[in-house]
Amino acid sequence: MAPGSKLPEHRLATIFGVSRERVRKVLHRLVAERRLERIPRRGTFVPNPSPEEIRTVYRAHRVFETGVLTQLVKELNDAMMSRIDAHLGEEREAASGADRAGSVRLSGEFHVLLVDSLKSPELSHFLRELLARSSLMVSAFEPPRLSLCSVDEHAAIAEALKARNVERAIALSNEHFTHIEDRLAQGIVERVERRIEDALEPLVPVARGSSRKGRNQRPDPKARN
Amino acid sequence: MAPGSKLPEHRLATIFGVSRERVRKVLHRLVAERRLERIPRRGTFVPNPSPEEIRTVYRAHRVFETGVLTQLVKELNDAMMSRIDAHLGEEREAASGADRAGSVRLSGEFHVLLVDSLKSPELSHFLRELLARSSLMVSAFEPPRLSLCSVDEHAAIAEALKARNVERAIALSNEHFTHIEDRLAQGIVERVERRIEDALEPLVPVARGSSRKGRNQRPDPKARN
DNA sequence: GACGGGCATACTGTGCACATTATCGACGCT
DNA sequence: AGCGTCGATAATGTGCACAGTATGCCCGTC
Repeated sequence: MAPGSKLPEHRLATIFGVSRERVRKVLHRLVAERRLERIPRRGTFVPNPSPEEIRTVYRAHRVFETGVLTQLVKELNDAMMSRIDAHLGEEREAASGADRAGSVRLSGEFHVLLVDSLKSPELSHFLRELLARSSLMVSAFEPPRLSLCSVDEHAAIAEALKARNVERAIALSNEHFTHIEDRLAQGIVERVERRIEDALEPLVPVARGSSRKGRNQRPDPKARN
Repeated sequence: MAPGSKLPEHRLATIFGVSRERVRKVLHRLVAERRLERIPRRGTFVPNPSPEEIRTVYRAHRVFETGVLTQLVKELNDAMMSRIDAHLGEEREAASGADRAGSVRLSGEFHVLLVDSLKSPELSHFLRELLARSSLMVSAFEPPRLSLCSVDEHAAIAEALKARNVERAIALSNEHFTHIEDRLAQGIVERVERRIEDALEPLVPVARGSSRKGRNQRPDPKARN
């Protein structure tokens, strides 16, 4: 689903074979979780993350995991450590098997595993919402090249944790999220470049495109769903 | 509103003079924010926080603010510091004026001020949800005595921040939330004692009370708003 | 007297229909 | 020919009514 595309309630209802009210409720929930955007009297749209939003989301990731790691080194035990090691094994396996979807999923679940071990449903819930947003950004803007290469970074964080080195764990975690953020930023500029290229392809001036009202419009009306 | 009391949609609709659907939507939003609890086919209830939930909520506060403070010392500037000082002034004024409601509000907004200065809507939103839950717990279980006495603790955290002493700021913050948590725990035992007292008042054995299914029932059917 | 089953009641869940409003194409004017 | 305005259309917002279900009371039975 392309960012910016509209999600008409009635169309979704007919597609999924459920009533419009049901669709409506789900849409409202997703909006409450910040996974969709809603403009009154206009409809719901899949968000088109701005570079600024990407910055704030990954900033949230960094700040949040800083707190998690600080607390985690205080109460890390062998059981948690072995769970983390097992997870890293799964991640490596998925990465070596070129299982991109599973790799992305496991990559997020690494951080879920960390926060879950703190046994606070509130913290876990927040990370899951944050992860849902950042995952959407990744799927929208991540360059198609396979190299996620975050398993090693996860392993490094785990090593620092095992060594009870808080500062290093935090530093590695912050770098880790910054890496992802930078890749997304790069993906955005590449996408913009492709867009400009496509726009110049038919040698039509950008007049029609620039005459639009400007903000948050759907870039391609026929790309919905 | 007493914890555990039921909130019938139709009754709220007639009370507020709006349609039931409107009430329904608000109730669903509050449930999504974890400010109300909802049992399918049963209704929505104001949550009756268990000691365990209080523990996890304040644990979340501690972990979260640990991350916030760690990041904050890196980018604290004079403007933020003066805002914090101004806020502490307001807190002191409200505390000295015996403005309990304003004092509680300002006490929460201190932490909001800290996280807001990080300029991440995601972090700010999470803290507000967390604060809504903990505030509910405070209003439900805080002993009636006036001494909130958290202004000094806030000031101490601010001092540690100003001195760029991360460890001390984190330690003070953790102690601060632990203090509140402990007061709530104490409030709960006092409430339980009062309940037992009330139950013993009419010299009726606790048979009926103990025969209930156990968890999360409304303690007083006629106390619903 | 206590326990279990049946019935009345109230509440929630859901689909439906109407009102409201934004969008977009066309027409007429300048 | 460009621009503003108007009308048709489609989608959203909302109230309403019916269906399904849990609850509490009451009665019968052991």
